[in-house]
Amino acid sequence: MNVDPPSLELAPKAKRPAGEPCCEPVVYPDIERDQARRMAAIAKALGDPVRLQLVDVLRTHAGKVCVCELVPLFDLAQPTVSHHLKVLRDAGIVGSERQGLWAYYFVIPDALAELAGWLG
Amino acid sequence: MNVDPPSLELAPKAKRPAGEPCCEPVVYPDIERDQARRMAAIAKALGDPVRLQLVDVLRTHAGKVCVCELVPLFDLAQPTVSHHLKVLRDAGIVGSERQGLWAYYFVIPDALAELAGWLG
DNA sequence: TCCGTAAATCGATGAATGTCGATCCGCCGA
DNA sequence: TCGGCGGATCGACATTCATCGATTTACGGA
Repeated sequence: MNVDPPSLELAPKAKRPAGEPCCEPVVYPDIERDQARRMAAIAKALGDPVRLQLVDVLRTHAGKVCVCELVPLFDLAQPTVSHHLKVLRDAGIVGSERQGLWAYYFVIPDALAELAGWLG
Repeated sequence: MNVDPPSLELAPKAKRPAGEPCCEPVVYPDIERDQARRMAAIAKALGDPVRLQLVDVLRTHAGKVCVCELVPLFDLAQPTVSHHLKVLRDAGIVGSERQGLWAYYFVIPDALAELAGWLG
C-alpha cells in the first residue's frame, strides 16, 4: 500500500538551499483541461447517491424506465427526484421521452465512456 | 442514438385507467445503497476540474509529486490548491507524506477501482 | 537562536446545491 | 368540456462549496 520510490524525476533531486524553487514546473497541456472539464462535469452529476442510483437503475433495466417507478425508490418528494433527473439530463447522461401521461428515462450510450476510460 | 424498444417488462403493459399505479415498484436492494454512497463520494470528489486534473497529474507521474509542482499548474492561490488536496485525501483518493519542508502527494492504488468497475 | 520558506489552517464571503410545498402544464377519460 | 392524473417548474430555504487573504505551523539554514 505505502510506496517508497527512490525519487521521481520531477521531484527535487536532493535538498536544495531554500529560496530557490524546489523543482521545474510540470507542464499540463491546455488540451487536457477541456477533457478534464468534461469528465468533471460527468463526475459531478454522479456525485450524489440519489443520482448515481438513478443511473444504476436505468442501466440495469436496459431500456426506458417510467418516472413513476423511480420516485418510490427514494424517500424523497417527487419534485426532488424530477430535479435530479434534470441534472442528469443536462449533463448528457440520460435522455427522456414522453408517452402520454408518463415520462420515460434512459441512459444515453457512451455518455460515461470518456470518464470510464480515464478511470482505467 | 435514439432507441425505440417495444416496451420493457417494467413499463406499463399498455394504457391503463388513471388512478391505478402504472407499474409495480422496482426493488432496489439496500446493500447497493451503501455501494452507491461510496461511489458517489468518490465521484463527488472528482467532480471538480481542478481536483480531477490533480489526480490526473498524480497518476501520470506515477510516484510522489511535490505540492510546489502542483500549485503553479493552476491559476489559484496556494490555500485553494491545498484545500482541494485535502478533499481528495479525505475521500481516500490520494495520500500525502512530508519530507522536510516539502509535502508529497500520491494516488492511493485501487481507490478508484470500484467506481471504474461500475462505469464499465 | 533567529529568519525564511513550504504547506496547512482559519475566517469570511459569494455562489451553488439539495430539498420541499405550491403551482403549472399536458394529456387522457368521462 | 371538464376533472384528475403524472410530471415539470417555481420560489424559498438551509446547507454546502470554492475561493481568497491572513495567519499559523513546522522545518532547515545561518
